[in-house]
Amino acid sequence: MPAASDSTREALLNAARELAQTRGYNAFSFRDLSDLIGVKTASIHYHFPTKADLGRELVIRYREQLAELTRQIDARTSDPGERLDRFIAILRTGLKKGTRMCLGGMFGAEYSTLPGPVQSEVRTFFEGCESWLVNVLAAGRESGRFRFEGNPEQAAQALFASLEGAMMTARAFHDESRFVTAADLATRALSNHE
Amino acid sequence: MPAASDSTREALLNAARELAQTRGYNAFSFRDLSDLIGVKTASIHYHFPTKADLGRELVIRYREQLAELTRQIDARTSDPGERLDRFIAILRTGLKKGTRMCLGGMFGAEYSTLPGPVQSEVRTFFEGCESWLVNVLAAGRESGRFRFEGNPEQAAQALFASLEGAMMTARAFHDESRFVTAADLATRALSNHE
DNA sequence: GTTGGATGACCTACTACTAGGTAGGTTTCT
DNA sequence: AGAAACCTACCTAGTAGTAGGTCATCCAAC
Repeated sequence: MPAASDSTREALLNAARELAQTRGYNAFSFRDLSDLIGVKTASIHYHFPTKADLGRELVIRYREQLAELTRQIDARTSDPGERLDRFIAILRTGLKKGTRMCLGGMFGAEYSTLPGPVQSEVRTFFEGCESWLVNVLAAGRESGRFRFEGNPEQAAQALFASLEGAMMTARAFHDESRFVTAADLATRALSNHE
Repeated sequence: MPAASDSTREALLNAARELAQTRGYNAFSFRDLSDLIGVKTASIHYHFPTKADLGRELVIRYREQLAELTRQIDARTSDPGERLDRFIAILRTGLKKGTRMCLGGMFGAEYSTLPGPVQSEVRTFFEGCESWLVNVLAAGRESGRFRFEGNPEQAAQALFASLEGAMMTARAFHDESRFVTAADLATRALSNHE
């Protein structure tokens, strides 16, 4: 019921997510959250016993939000090309005009310094994205929309890595168009031209 | 004369580079270096007044080493396809079997928290890699070896982002083959099939 | 009167960085 | 040649500040 508490928890998660996407896990502190939300650092430990707990929930939420969005894509269209386009549009939105990175890409870079439970959620995030892309790519190849060599698993891994890399460079150069054109070229590279 | 000092400085740079490629700039400390090299943290400041100075030199060195290697590629072969293959092989070697990331990718993710002077070196690193790739791709399209839409600059940016992303995921999954197959697919996507 | 939520005060460990000193070698001056 | 001056490379011992985390306490709502 505690609408106040629930909203505090929610506010903490939202602020932490932004900090994590801009600065990374290692470069934001409970004090940062305290300043941002206006709650003492000791109180943060009430909602999240440890920073690892917070980090873990951050990734889980991020993953589930993206899963929900892909479900909406699946419901809206069955065309593989359009599905991929919409997926890319979602990632682009997350960049916030080149001011943020994907949480997965950020935590992927910080991977070796993350607490174990956070690491495994990060891997699950990647695997989830890739498995959705596997279906899209496999269906697209079947329908003649896509063309690529190797199995769909490898193509999905390569595609997702490309998109993550493009989000990273877009943020570093503060230039969203770097992501847009890279995603565009990746999509065309998969397309069947004949 | 300063054979001892020069080797200490060298040892610090090598250790710092490994730490930076595995843990990142924000996640290694002068104490880590102290423990690794066996010199007190205060003495590290003798060689590098601030951590930013160390970080800056790290990126400059990394960039110059890669520039030297691309020069060797250019001297050895003029075939665009082979040049790209060799470039990819250099990046693969740097992964150390999936235990390290590219320094550029790591610092790219940490970008917003890096000291200004380090940031600008990181950008220069990216621009250097991309401009070398621009030449390779442009020559390859000219010769009929490569085929891609848009200008070579965009293609080079997208390709390099793909490779960086693939290095990131390869490290997270401790699986070098993720990079190898992704690089392979990226190369094939650029190839002219007819 | 118990419980959910927040607090102040505190702790330990660590961060980059600095002040001042020193052993040993080289350079310079006489 | 010998003394004075200087330099390199490192040290001990410290600075102020920050990290995540603990604990007893408080207060309002049911």
